Amino acid sequence: MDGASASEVSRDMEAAPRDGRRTILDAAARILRHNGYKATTLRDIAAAVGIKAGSIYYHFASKDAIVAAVMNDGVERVQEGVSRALSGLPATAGPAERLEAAIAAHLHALLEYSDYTSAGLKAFTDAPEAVRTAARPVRKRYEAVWDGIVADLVAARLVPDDVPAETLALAILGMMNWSPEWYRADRHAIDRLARDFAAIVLRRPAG
Amino acid sequence: MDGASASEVSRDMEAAPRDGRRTILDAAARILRHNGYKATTLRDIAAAVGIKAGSIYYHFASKDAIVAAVMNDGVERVQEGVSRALSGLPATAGPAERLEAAIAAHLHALLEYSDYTSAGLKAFTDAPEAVRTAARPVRKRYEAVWDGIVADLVAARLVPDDVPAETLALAILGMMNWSPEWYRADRHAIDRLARDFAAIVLRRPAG
DNA sequence: CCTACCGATCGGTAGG
DNA sequence: CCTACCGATCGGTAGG
Repeated sequence: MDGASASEVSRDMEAAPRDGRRTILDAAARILRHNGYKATTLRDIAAAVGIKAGSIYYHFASKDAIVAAVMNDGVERVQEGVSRALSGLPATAGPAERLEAAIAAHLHALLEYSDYTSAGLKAFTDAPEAVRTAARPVRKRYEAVWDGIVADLVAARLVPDDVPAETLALAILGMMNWSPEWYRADRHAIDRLARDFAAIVLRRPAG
Repeated sequence: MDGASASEVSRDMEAAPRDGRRTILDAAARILRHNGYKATTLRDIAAAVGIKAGSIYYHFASKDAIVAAVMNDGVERVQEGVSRALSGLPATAGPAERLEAAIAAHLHALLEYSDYTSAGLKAFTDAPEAVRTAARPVRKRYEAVWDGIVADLVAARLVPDDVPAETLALAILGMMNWSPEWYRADRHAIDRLARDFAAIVLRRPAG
């Protein structure tokens, strides 16, 4: 009732008064991306942030809570990137252009922008079932974006009509999500890869 | 000089005089496939085989030696499966049929036959650099098989000619190697998937 | 192939 | 957010 305490004030005046949670998640994403679920320790994360391991629990309830948060943020970042790319397209853009733009956005998020995105991919398989379960709804929502893109392609007859739409979507996601295994920034241009992946899938309309 | 010892004889007469190394590798492959590198412990492997953890070192020098052996066996099994499928094709088979047969063989090895193959994929990313380095030559040799398949497709103009052969090969490997993430034996038919993946990549000749 | 064990490390907690 | 610590577990080794 007598105003802010000294510690609250000094916290406000720190050079980088960033959210402690976000700082921890940033470090966790970076380490998870490179080491995977099991090899990422709370001590690694704490050291990267400049605090002690036990202090992590001041911000998060468990390691798995951190991993789940990173994974969900990761998927949401790709999804935002893809949505932004799609809505930035001119109204005249057809399904083929939308496909290429979506692939480019996904690859940029996965290979460049976001530790969160690649951490999510890498840690997902190792993570305990509880973490995977927590992450599944967000993933499903993102996959629905691709189902929509592919459905438009099918309707416009821009893809082989004897391949089920579901298989098509999974094939596209496979090409993209496998790319961290071989992508080298000094040897590949992401926009070129996006164009190539789109070209592999697309057919010119038979009209 | 005085003949086989009792223990040698009794070993010969055991019900399953299998190579101890192979038994351990089989168990390791199965556990690695499900748990990945870090979460697979020597104690798990030993328990699955019915021996004690320390006894593993009677057969292998280290955990990493086991993992490296599983990974290399895995790649070699896919490669053998693909080679067998290709050489089983009639001489009249063209590059398109060879592609579909190779995809089918790869998917069968990855999704059905071999714990080794999927263990190799799953453990490769987590494994320490030393293990990855040891596994790389075998992988390169297998990728060369795909480079050959794709080169034949390019020469026969059965694939989009504005996509580099290297990208095409990586896209195909991506579709296939991502499939363990979504494949469900009760919902997908492997040969159908192989046909669909081939159809995505193939163009009818413009002749 | 076993017993017995080491040193290191981990996620997490108590009590400030 | 820290110190100090726990119980569990891990890869690996000594010496049979």
